[in-house]
Amino acid sequence: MGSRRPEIPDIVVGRLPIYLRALSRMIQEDKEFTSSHELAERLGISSAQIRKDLSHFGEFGKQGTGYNIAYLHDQIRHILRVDHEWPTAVVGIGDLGHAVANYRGFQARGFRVAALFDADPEKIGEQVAGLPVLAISRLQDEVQRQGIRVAMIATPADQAQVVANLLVQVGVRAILNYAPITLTVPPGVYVQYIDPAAHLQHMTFYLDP
Amino acid sequence: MGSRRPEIPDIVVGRLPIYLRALSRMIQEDKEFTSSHELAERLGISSAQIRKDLSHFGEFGKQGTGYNIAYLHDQIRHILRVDHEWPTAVVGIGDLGHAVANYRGFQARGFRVAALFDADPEKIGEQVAGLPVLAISRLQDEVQRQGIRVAMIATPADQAQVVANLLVQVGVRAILNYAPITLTVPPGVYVQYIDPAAHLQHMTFYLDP
DNA sequence: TAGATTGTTAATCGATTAACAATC
DNA sequence: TAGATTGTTAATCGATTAACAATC
Repeated sequence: MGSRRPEIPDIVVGRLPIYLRALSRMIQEDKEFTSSHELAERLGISSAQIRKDLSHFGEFGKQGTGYNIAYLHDQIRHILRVDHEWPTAVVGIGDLGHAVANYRGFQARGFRVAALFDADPEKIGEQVAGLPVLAISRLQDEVQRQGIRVAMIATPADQAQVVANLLVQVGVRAILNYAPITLTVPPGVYVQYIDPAAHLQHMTFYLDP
Repeated sequence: MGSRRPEIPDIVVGRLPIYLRALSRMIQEDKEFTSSHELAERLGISSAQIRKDLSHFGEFGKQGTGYNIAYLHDQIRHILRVDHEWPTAVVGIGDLGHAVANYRGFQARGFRVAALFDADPEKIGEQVAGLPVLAISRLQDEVQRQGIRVAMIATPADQAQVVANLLVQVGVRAILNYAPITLTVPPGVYVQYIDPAAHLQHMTFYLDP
């Protein structure tokens, strides 16, 4: 992945949101300090890996006492660019798109659902999560008006690629794809996948039939 | 991960569902044969990796012609144990649980939502996706009655661990966790995570602020 | 046969871990 | 000070890739 900051392994970047999640939880628990060992135990990984990962970005701890949770939390939020809110578009407002638009988990973690689009004329104008569903023809206007650079695709699989092309064309650079298909995008555009059935299949491999 | 079939790297197992997904798509497209090169191009990985991954499980191709799509599809379905249907439980029937229960993507890939549970007395008896929401007190009965070994957790984060404990106790061995918290489970129990906000944060790292 | 593609080996590359000096 | 924990180095481990003989 990635051409910016090429010196940081992508796999390390992928763990930062997990660290952030654990730190948020510790803040909720009113804890003030933690250590790589405590984090490691909670996350089921090694303390050495946590220290090594963080060392790519700076020195955030103190020998003997560990990490100030609020401080490390702030630093990682900044590193991940989620110390300000990203307006995001959702394309495809079927059952899944509804759920994505209404999902409570985005707000506290740096994202706001800011525009909804669907190809079905029947759905245009419907209110979902407090927003009107717009026609795809409004995509360019609205994405540019709001400066949207992050989008989620919740269309059927056979429309996901054309939607992705459209999004890229109007300036979107990060796509979270809920459709069960691998997307092709130009360099400088990032794609991540949500595929619950794939995760389930990964686990059934280990179960007795 | 995993104690059964320890000789297969878990990262390889994790790619099989992706291969399966691509093969399903090719079947829909009425293609009959494919090659490691074609698959690689579609999936954005190397053809050597695909051949190496498959070689852990057997020989599925023919020199010169590649892979019979339907055959390879069947073989991987068998390897992943999704050549029969797994009844699954969903715990936590809020907005997210509703969406999970109604998700269309499970059926064709080896899973059937077979039981719904919630702790809120208000929700008990409500029909969701054609199933009644049951009280947590019914969990043991119902999971055992149906032989459920796969479950999805869609509760708030602070209840996910106790729900996981309960599920493990009644025989569940694979848990797909939608709550943004890392779960601790005994050996022989498998957990995968769905965290859309984490994926978005992974990508915003690469975007200009 | 000639061309294509597999399965596999060996080399390369990269990630994880263990260990420890530094230091709070 | 004594104990604890960091950040970092070097060693280990494992995954990916390149190359090719085998063969359809």
